Amino acid sequence: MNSFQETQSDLEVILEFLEEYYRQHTGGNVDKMYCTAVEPVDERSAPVDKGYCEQCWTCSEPTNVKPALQPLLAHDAPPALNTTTTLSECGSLPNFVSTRQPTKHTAGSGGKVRLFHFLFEVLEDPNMAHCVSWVPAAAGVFRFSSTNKDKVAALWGQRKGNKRPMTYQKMSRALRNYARSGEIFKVKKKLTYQFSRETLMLLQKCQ
DNA sequence: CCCATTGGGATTTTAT
DNA sequence: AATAAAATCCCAATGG
Repeated sequence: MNSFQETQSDLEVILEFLEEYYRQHTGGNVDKMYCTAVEPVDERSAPVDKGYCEQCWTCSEPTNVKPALQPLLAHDAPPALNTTTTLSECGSLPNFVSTRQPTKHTAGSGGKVRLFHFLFEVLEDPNMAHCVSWVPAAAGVFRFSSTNKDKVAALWGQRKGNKRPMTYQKMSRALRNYARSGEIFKVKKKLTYQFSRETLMLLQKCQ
């Protein structure tokens, strides 16, 4: 019933192995290996439903259709926390505006923010490290804190202006939805997920 | 068995 | 007003 899932499991196992290996032997930054290793994972979504989501990004350039194939991920430091710029800003960047009109704000703060934008924001915030944080030596992989995961969720619900409080369970459902469109994948490890390369690059571009 | 996590169908909200 | 996409709600399944 799960032919591709098994494939993914295998990949995950390999990934975990590599993670351990490099952690022990180098303890350094070897993320590029990961990117290569992880690449085949998007087999599940790459064949068909790729490409339509490209321009849905608020901050992506319209003409820039296929920047991929870049051997190195434009990202070498997973625990990047030196950012001072707010992600929500990218919605109103002057140069990136294309067919889309990001100038629409529902509320005074932020306005239209997607869940993974928000997550990235939180991940970049050192003060939130006790809730979610990047897992070292793995590109785009992040893990929720078992005890504080609901705080992130609550914050998300608050940001959206939800009436009822958001919970981790519900938020994680949204995260699972992202797997369908290939924005974020679940990693076979407790409370950990991974941004796809494309998503990561896009997010970093607008931070 | 209990509890925390994960999966997914159904429904609602939001944006175009 | 209609449609599609994104997010939310809820409950079942899984695993430690």
